[in-house]
Amino acid sequence: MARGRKTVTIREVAEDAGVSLQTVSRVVNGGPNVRPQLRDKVRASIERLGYVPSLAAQRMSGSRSYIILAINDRERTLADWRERRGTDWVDQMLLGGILTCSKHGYRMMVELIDTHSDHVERELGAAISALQPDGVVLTPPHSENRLITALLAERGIPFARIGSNTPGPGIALTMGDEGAGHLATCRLIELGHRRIGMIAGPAQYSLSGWRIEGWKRALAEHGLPVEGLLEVGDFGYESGTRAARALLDRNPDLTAIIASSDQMALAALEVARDRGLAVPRDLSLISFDNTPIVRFTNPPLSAIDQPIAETVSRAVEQLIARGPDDDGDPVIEVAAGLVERSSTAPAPGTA
Amino acid sequence: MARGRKTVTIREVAEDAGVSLQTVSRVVNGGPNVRPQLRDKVRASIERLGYVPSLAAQRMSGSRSYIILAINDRERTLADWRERRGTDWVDQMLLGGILTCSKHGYRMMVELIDTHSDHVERELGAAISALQPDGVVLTPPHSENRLITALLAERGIPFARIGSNTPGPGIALTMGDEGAGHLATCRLIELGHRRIGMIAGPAQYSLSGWRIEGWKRALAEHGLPVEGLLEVGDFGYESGTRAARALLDRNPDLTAIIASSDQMALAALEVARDRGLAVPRDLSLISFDNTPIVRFTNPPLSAIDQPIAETVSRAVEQLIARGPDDDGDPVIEVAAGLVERSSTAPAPGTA
DNA sequence: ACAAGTCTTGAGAACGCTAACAAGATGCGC
DNA sequence: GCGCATCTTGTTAGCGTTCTCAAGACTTGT
Repeated sequence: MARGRKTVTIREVAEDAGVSLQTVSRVVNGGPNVRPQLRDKVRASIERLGYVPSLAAQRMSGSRSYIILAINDRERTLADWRERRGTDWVDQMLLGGILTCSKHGYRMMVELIDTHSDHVERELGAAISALQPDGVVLTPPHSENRLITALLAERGIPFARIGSNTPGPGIALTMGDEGAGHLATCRLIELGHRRIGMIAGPAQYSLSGWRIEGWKRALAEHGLPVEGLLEVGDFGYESGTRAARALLDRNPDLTAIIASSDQMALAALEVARDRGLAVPRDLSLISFDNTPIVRFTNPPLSAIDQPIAETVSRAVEQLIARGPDDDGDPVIEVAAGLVERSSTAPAPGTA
Repeated sequence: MARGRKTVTIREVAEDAGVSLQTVSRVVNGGPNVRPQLRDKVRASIERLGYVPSLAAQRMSGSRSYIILAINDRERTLADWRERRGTDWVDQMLLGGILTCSKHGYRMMVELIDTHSDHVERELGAAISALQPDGVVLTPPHSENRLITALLAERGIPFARIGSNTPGPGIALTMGDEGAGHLATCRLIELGHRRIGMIAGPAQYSLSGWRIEGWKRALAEHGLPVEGLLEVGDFGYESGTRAARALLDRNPDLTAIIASSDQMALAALEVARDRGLAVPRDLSLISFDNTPIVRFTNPPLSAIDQPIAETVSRAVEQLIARGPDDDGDPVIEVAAGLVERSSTAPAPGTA
C-alpha cells in the first residue's frame, strides 16, 4: 500500500524494449532460447528502468518463492535474550543462513516456534501456508520432532535437520556430537585424568544424548567408570551451578568436567573458585559452544567448537540445489574441533 | 513448486461454507459488515480446513505485504562473525524486531548491505522492489545515509532510523548516545577522576560523534581539559589496543577510560594489565554495549547499556501503526543506563 | 527447392487474493 | 405500505509473473 512511486513492472520493460512480456520473463530467468541481440536489448531496458521482479508475483505464478524458512525454538531464544546470555547459536545460524541464501538469490526468514506447545503443528503450518517457502531449516530441538517432520514431509517441502544424525525424512546434518564428546574426553584422559564428570544438556535435545554417548565410549575404551559422574542441566548458568556442586560433592576425587554449554562451564568455573579449586591446576574444564565469552574468562576456557554457521550454510545449499523430487535424503556429518585454551592441564600428580 | 499436497485456498473455504470468496476475505480481514451467524460459519470452515491466506497473493492484490525489512551493515556483520566477536547488536535488534513483528502478524526480513559500496542504492532498491516491504528499519551506519533515506522517501516507504536523532525524513530513534557519554563521564568525575580518556568509534557512525559530545560536555561542565584524551577506533579489539596504548603513552596521569565498545574496553583492560595497572585501582574503565561478555571478564566491566531490542521494537511498532500518509516523523529518545560492575572505583588518592 | 525439423517469439490463461462496484435484503420514518 | 438509507452479500476485474500452447522464422538434409 502507498507505494509512493510507480513500481517498474515487466510490462513496462516489454514496451520499452518492444517485445512481449514473455520474452522479458525469459531473459530475466535466463531462458535458453532467446536471440542474443534481443536479449541484450531487453537487458538494457531492464537496466535503464531498474526493473526487479516482484517476489510476490513470481510466487503467485507458480515459480519458487525464493524463501528459506528457519525454525528456531522460541522459548530458548527468548530466555537467552531476556537474561542477556548471548544467543551466539542464533547468530551463527542466522548468518550462515542469510549469507548463503543471499548468495543464491534466496532470502531467509526466521520463525520462532514453541517447543512444548501443542500448537507446534498449527504454528508451523500457518507459517508454511503464508510463506510457502522452498525449504525449511530445523534447529534443535525441533530437528527430531516427529510432528514437524511429518508435516513437512506430507507437504512435500524439502527440509534439513540441523544437529540430527538419524536418516530421513529430510536432510540430516550432524555436527558430530558423539565424536565431540569422545574427543573432549579422550583429550582429558590423555592428560592423565581418570575421574571425568559430565554436565549434559536436557534430554529433549538429542545432541545431549550423543555427547553423553561419546563421553561414555571414551571412558569405556579406557576402562574408566561412569557411575555418579553424570549431571543434567538445561544449558543455563544456574543449572550449571547446581550440577557442578552435585558433581563435586559426590566425587571428591574429580579432576575434570565437561560441560555441554559455555554457560554451564562458566558456572562450574565459579563453583570451583568458591571451593578453592584452581582451574586448571586442580580441575580441568572443557565446554561446548565456544561462544565469544570464553576467550575472556579467567582462565580462558578450552572448548569444543562446532561449525554451526558452516553447517547451516550447507543445509541451505542442499535445500536450494535439491530438485523438487530428488529423493534419498543424505546424512551429512560435519566435524567438530577442540580449541584448547587454559582451562585444561595434566591431572594433579601426573606432571 | 512441488507443493506435495494441496494448499488450501480461499475458494475452498468459500465452497465449504457456502458463501462467496469475498465474504471469506472479509471474515479473514475482520471486515465490519458480516452477519455474526455467517461469520462463525466461515470461521468454522477456516478452522476445519486449516486455511491460512497466502502472503504472496495478499500482496499481489494490493494489500500490505506484512513484511518489515531490516537493513544491516554487511561488512561489520561479516567481520564480527568471522572473528567470532559476538554480534550481540544483531541479536538484540533481530530479536526485538522479530518478536514485535510476529506479535502484529508481520514478518521481519534481514538484508545485509555494503556501506561503502556505491551500489548501496541499487542493492536496497532491488530488495525493496522484490519484497515490497511495508516498512524499513535502518541501523547504523545506514541510518544517516542520504542516498538511502532519499530513496526510501521517494518511494514512499515508511522507515525508521535507529541511532539517529536528526529529524525526518523517517522516524528517528536515538538511544541517547550524547546522554550516555555524559552519564559515564559524570560518574567518573563523581568518583574523583580528572583525566578521563575516550576511545571513540569510527566517525562514519554518527553515534560515535554524539558519545564524544556527551563526554566533552561533562568535562567542560567541570572545567576539565580534553586535549590529548581522544582516540578513535573501529569498535574492534585491535583498534582498542592501539588506542589504549596511545592514550596511556600520552597521558601518564590518566585514571579512567571510556571505550565506545566492549571489545575496545576489553583491549584496554589487557593493555592496562600488561603495564601493571590494576583495574579498577589504578585505572577505571567504562564500556559501551554491555554484551554478555563483560559480566565474565576479570574484573567484570561497568558498561553503558543501550536498550537496542526495545528501540527496534518501538521502531517496528511505529512503522506498523503508521498509516500510509501519516506525516510528521517523530524523533523518539530512549534512555540508556549505566550498569556499574567492578571496573570503576574512586580515582587513586581520592578515597 | 521442399518437407521436416528446431529456434524464437507471442498470446492467453492461471496463480490466490482484495478493491470496487452492483444487487438484494432489511430497517426506518411517515 | 411506500420510498429511501443502510446493511449484507455477490460479481467482476485486476495485481505481476510464469506456464502452456501455438504460430512464425530459420535450418537442414536430400
